[in-house]
Amino acid sequence: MLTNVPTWTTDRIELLKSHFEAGLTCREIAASIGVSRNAVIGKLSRLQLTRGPAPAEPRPTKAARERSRKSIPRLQYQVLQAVYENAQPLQEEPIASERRCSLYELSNERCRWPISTPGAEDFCFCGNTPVEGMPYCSGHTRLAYRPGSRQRVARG
DNA sequence: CCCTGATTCGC
DNA sequence: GCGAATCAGG
Repeated sequence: MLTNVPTWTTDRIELLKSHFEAGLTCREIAASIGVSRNAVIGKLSRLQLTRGPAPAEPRPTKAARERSRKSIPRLQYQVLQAVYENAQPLQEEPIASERRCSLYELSNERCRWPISTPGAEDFCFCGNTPVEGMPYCSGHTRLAYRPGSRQRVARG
């Protein structure tokens, strides 16, 4: 295959446009033209053909993202410090959920303890590794079965 | 995990 | 200009 044949011949661009306007997904368009999905998306992008307007705030560049990765915690830290300053030693219980996950990602290997409020934008699950035979990680297993912590929800 | 569209950046 | 890699969102 030496050809200088460009990927995007005029007729392919025709197909691209018509399929796009027909509402086909990029994967479907890609399949029918015989190129990768990314190729289709890339071309559409270059043609300024997108379905929705791009996100209001464009993503910072990869470089910028990595650069600015450091400074946010200060505010959060101050807020948290204020919150905890007057707090009682409730329990020794900040259960760390380092692998919070979405509903889609729940499995037998992820703690199913819900975090935040169902339906809320930040709703997710703990995601920690559960204890053997339990739906929850060790911390949330203890919490789940502690009398009074959740008005005996877990009773028979 | 599956998927989608969108963007970046080396080629 | 191209599109794989990556990101963001469901």
